[in-house]
Amino acid sequence: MFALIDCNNFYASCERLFRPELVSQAIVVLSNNDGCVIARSNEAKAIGIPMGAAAFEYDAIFKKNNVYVFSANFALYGDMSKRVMDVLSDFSPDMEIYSIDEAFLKLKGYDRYNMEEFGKQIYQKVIQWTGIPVSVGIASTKALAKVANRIAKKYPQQTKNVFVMDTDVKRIKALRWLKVEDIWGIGRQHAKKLNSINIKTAYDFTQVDNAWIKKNLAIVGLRLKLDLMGIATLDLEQIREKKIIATTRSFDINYKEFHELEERVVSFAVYCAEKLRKQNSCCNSLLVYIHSNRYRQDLPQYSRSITIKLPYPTNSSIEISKFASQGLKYIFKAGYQYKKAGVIIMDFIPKSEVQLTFFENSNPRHVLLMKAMDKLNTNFGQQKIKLGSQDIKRVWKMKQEKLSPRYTTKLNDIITIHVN
DNA sequence: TCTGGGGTCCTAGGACCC
DNA sequence: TCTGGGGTCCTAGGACCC
Repeated sequence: MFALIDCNNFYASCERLFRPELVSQAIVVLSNNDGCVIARSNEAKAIGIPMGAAAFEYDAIFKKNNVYVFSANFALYGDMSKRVMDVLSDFSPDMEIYSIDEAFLKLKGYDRYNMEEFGKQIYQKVIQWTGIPVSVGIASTKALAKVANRIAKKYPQQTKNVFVMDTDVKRIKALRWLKVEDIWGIGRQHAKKLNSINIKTAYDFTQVDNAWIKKNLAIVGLRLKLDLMGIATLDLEQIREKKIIATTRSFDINYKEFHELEERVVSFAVYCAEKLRKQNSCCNSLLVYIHSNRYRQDLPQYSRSITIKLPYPTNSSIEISKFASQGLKYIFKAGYQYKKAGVIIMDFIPKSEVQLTFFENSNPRHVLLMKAMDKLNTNFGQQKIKLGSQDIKRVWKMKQEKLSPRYTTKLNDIITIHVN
């Protein structure tokens, strides 16, 4: 059996933790730059605020309904996530952290356990130790555990936040209930295709001909079908090193000048390089892209990317940002207003396996320099030491008008309790 | 005025090899 | 008139996830 534990409205629940007066209030959390809604409490969902809603378009609705609005506080969410995962790891030696708010547990050798009870223990311990409410779905495959979890979340009263799908009768009933577009792994395009051949429910999907699925949804779709039939084809994924590392941002204003964009791109490259050094790798290529504001159809649009093969593998901020800047020079076109840019690094090899090339190699002195930079930035705050081509005077800031304190990760932000 | 960010996997098709 | 066959590797683009 597999269990899927998913935190309920995770970011909204985190914001509530140290603000108990917000329990049962409508809460939304906004994306970077306070752009759009990325999390909603149940009360906010009930008002009809959709996922991804543009914040400025919903301002009036927020006000009218007394919705509490928060800027994304990833320091808080990341730390709370770690705590939840710590608790979950007690329940099985085989765990996959699937996302910031979800984990699969593999329950091998748990035959004698009462799964219903086991699920309730998980719920109980997580809420008691972290304050975060979760839903637990237990079934014979990962895809079915996802379905079970959805039922637990949808019917918290009846299920008491735990749903165990342990018979075929329950499986079929659940699949008949689940709309095809709500299946894990079926997105908008696939749902459209399936609807076009009159497939409406997850159960219908399990009846579709294998060849059709393979042709239209590829091998991934076929695995999914089998998993939903109770034939386990998806196993826990091991933690691996990342295959790409990206830093991309939308800007609060439109940039017109090359040097403005260059500063951003260099900084993005520096962030990427930092993350790369943390996983002890070097990269062999990078991609730079720029984009005008796609929502402003009244303005001329331009977007372009370039992939650069590096002459040698490196994880030096100086070198990576130099190549990123060269790439930008190549794709930049004057006369447009740029709203977004990004740097993505890829083709990693472990630092220890870097082969020297005949003609040009990463500057060996950078290794020590980067080590010193990383150490200083770790001890004295991120971005204390920057490259000269980065923004030195002005700390580039994104819009975060409703940021909550970093209750659990910053000493000054710890709550004060008054005891009478 | 204002619309997120960071990932994974798969496939088709082109370039190349002998 | 007429032009092979069997591969591998790489990349761009599309689909999905949270």
